[in-house]
Amino acid sequence: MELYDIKRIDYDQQAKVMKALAHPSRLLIVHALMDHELCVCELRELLQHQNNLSTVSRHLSVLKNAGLLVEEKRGLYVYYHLCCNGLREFLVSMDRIVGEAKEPT
Amino acid sequence: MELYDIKRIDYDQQAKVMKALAHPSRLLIVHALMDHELCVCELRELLQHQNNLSTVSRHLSVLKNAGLLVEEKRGLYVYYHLCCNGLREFLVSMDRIVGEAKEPT
DNA sequence: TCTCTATTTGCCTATTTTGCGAAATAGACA
DNA sequence: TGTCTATTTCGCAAAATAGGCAAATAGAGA
Repeated sequence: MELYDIKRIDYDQQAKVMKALAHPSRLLIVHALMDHELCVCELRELLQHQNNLSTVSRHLSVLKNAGLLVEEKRGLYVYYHLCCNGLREFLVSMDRIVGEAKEPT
Repeated sequence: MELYDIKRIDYDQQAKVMKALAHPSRLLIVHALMDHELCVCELRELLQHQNNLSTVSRHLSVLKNAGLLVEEKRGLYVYYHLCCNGLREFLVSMDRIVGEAKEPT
């Protein structure tokens, strides 16, 4: 197994992306977008208790600024979808390890 | 492609793990630990500019509390290593998507 | 043009996170 | 036992983040 070159990685950039994902509502949003694009008001409905519109909008802009989402305005609505293919695979991998991560002793 | 069941996931738990990873120093730490365990003072040396010992120790406890690291005291030193196998694969997947995530327009 | 709807932004407050120095702890070894 | 070393915790101040209301914006459609 080759050594992992920790020097080559831009940890500030990576932290920005992780930070964008480090919130329950934003995690729900990206998971919902794994299947198909959704507009802001549809996403709002999914966020049952945290569904203040300005808050939802702000979460979306955090994800967009991290480069994870792309927006597209059509008619009255703004639709969001995941930015890239690798992201879907990444989310699946995240779901797996969060299950494995054990509580500390 | 089957639908992704967004209801089954514990987003609070997942956010906790993502939050633990959402810091440049902590990302460097977990990447360094992909190869082999390291003790606190070795990790400190890797964190060139953010190498205050109490800060490093705090970062380690954040990662440990998220269930990502395991500590083991041997002799004078405390050694840390990654908690689970899936984590390594997850980190590789993360490295890939962070590269792909595009800057917003 | 005006109006109506969907979405974003500004502003404020409350909470959390960060980083550091100093003090505390834990345990190895004489 | 006492001392020395590695590491963690405490307490604080600065910075970042979150959530909500109200106001602003953008653009569709009459």
